[in-house]
Amino acid sequence: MKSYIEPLLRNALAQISAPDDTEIILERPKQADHGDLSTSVALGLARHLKKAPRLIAEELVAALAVDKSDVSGVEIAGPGFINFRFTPAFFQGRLNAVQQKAEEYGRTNNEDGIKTNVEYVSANPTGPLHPGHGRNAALGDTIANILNWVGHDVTREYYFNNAGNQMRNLAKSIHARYLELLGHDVEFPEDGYRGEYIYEIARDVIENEGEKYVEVTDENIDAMRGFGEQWNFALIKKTMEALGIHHDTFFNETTLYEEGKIEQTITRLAEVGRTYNKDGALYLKLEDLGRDDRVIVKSSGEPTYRLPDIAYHMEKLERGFEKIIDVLGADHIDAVPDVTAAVGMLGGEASNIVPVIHQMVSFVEGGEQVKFSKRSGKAITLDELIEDFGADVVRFFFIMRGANTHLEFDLDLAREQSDKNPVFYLQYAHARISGVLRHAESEGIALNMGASLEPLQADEEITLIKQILEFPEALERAARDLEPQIIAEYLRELAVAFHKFYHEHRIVGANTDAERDARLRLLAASKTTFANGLMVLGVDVPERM
RNA sequence: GGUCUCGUAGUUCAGUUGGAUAGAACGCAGGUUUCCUAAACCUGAUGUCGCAGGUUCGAGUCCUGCCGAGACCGCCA
Repeated sequence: MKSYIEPLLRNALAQISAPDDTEIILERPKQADHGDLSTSVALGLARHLKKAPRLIAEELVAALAVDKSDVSGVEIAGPGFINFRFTPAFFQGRLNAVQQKAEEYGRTNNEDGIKTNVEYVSANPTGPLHPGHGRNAALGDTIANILNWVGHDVTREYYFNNAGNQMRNLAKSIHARYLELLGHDVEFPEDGYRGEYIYEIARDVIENEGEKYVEVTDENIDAMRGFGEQWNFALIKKTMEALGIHHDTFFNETTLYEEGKIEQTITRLAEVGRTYNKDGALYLKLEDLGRDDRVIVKSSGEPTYRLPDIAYHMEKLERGFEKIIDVLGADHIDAVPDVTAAVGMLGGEASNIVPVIHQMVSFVEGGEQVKFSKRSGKAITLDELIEDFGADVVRFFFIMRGANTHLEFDLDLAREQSDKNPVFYLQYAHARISGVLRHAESEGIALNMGASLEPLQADEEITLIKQILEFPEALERAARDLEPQIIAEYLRELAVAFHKFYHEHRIVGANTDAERDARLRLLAASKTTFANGLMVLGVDVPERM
């Protein structure tokens, strides 16, 4: 609809000598009796043209070259809105195009070929993924899907560090449990990982390697680090697999050291005069940007996490990515400006780095908040969440709210009322359609793609078609805002439109064959749209429920 | 003390780069099926859009201040 009206409007604007860069905002009015599409351009131009908005609207409408067979009405309303109404024939024609595209329907190529890197999950292999990682995983993967659908060439990346303090801690913890299981008297590290899984890793080591690591030496502890990394990564990948998540690249922070990128970053930052030494540590100068200077190399000689972060982002730019998306929890919010600032200092295009910050998830059970902590030991893992609710529910719950709001995940609600779950509502619509199509087939009625769509005239039918036609726009909006929730909301509206149509109209038992065949085609187009939308969200597309 | 995010119905949340009479789900009260999937549909009640100013033809949306909730602010990541 928008793509149809916009050029016409642009043309009309030129005729009444409005500025070329006039912004055209077209939107679907909230009120149905305001038409199918509405624009407020006349209101916006009022000041510039020094004319009453209604007068401008009248001139615009007069200059508008609309085809009567497509547009049934153009009205000026209120303070100067222009409302458009389309004919059923227009919608029917558009529906034809949907069906030709089939499983490609919704894909656009406005941003074709943009090389984009989406980094998400990126948990260090210190333990199983916890539920909080779930939001990051679901958001990142869905954003990657959305960008792919609008034409980006997407690489899904997982960044990890298997050499830092956290991993040293893990190694010590495993070693302590290892000794404990072998009957030695040991003191558990104070800030060690107390989860049950540490015992499992230690048991594995005993089973496979025996007692050869009992001595407390750096080598033995280091060996534990390796076992832990392997064990944890196997588990993490299994969890992501369960959510349907696959990364293209696992990027180990260590390679930045091995390839000299860390040294290079230090050197180059020094060259542009952005570092200084103080108390034996190397600082990054940020004060002129209104931020505190930060240590990037400790007096011990070890870099802080900010340095590899900077090097890593430079490295991504060097790999040729035009857009770099980091999906991060709100706890990382403070580091982002430092990293982008440093990238800018090094001549990188900082504006190509787009952080998607999501707020934390709180879990509620029995009306009480449940706190998850890897160290407390009493932690529910993401795996358990998936087992309890299924991957579809977990994925959907994590993306059905805006990324930037605090998400409350009610465990009781998700568990007890799973049949009222919003994701089932969408899946049910698809399953219902599949059921009807199966029924039609069993009655010997084939879907006739050549059938005329003209019988589709009822309100419920037109509303459903309109909703189907908005899918590409929903994807574009979701891509622009990097907000999966827009797709979830879109599909919910599509489901409402479908269920209302279904409730009001018989398909197989329609009054005439022409009506029946047209509705079957509408059904097929609905099915395509649901299937494609659910695929974008990464949830199952069930043929029956 | 500083930075960031959020505050919309009883609850959880939408609200499309500022637009017309602020929506949905859950919950609550009632109704719809001899008929293609009732995991559905329909009807009803519910609002100081945190508070106060400002910007303008117009503000839930933008700006400022205040209040409240959360995250961060380390030579941890």
